[in-house]
This record gives sequence, C-alpha cells and structure tokens, in this order.
Amino acid sequence: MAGAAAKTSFYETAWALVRQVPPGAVVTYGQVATWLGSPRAARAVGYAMFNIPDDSIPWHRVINSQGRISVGGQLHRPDLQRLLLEEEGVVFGERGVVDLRRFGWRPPVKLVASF
DNA sequence: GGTCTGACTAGGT
DNA sequence: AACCTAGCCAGAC
Repeated sequence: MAGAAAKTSFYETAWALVRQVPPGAVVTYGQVATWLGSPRAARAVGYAMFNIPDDSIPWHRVINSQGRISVGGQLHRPDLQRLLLEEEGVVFGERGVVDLRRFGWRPPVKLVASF
C-alpha cells in the first residue's frame, strides 16, 4: 500500500470482528478489546457497539464479562438483546445470565491475527 | 489539546 | 451477593 494506509478506526475494527461472531454464540466486551490489541479497552468496545453504523453487525452477541446484558433499554426495548439471543438458541439463566463457558465464542487464532 | 463520557472490568467493602 | 471505586481506552466537543 503506497503512502497513507487507510487507518482503520478502533470502532471499525471492532465492528468487523463482531460481525464474525456466529449466531448462537456470544463474546464479551473485554474479549473483543483483547483481540483488538487493547485488553483494557472494553469500554471503548461497548461504545462502538452503541454506535453501530448498519444492521449487519450482530451487536447483541456482545455482552459483559459476567455473562449478563449491560444495557437496559436500547430503542425502548429493554429485552431486545435478550430476545435476539434467545432466538439464536442462547439460553439465559434465571437471573438473565448466559453461561459463557457454553456459549462464549472463541475466534480462530488466524482470524484474530488478521485484525 | 484538555475534559468529559460510557453497552467495561476487577477488586474491595 | 449487592454496591462502590478506581483504572483504562477511544471518541466527541
């Protein structure tokens, strides 16, 4: 690439990575941040999800490290994220907690390296 | 370029 | 187990 390489923003990279998460699987903000090379940027990742540019990004598959949904009311629909996940087969515990050991997705090393 | 904001996290009380 | 605090990061003003 000659000259200035298109410096992909943190957000765009996060979006691209989240888009790789398959249906029925979930990842945590901290995980995504780690894949991006900044283990402590979980907050920034969350913010990136808040600013998703289009509907092709499965933002709902990103939850917090506790296996719980952080947001409490996106677009006037408090349970939208949960509903979308359940539709994909993700099971929530009695307290709305997802078993990350069971549904947590781990991307191929090669994929992560490409980011 | 300093300041503020958060869909985060880990640790302490 | 619920609640509070401090640390961290990228973006918007």
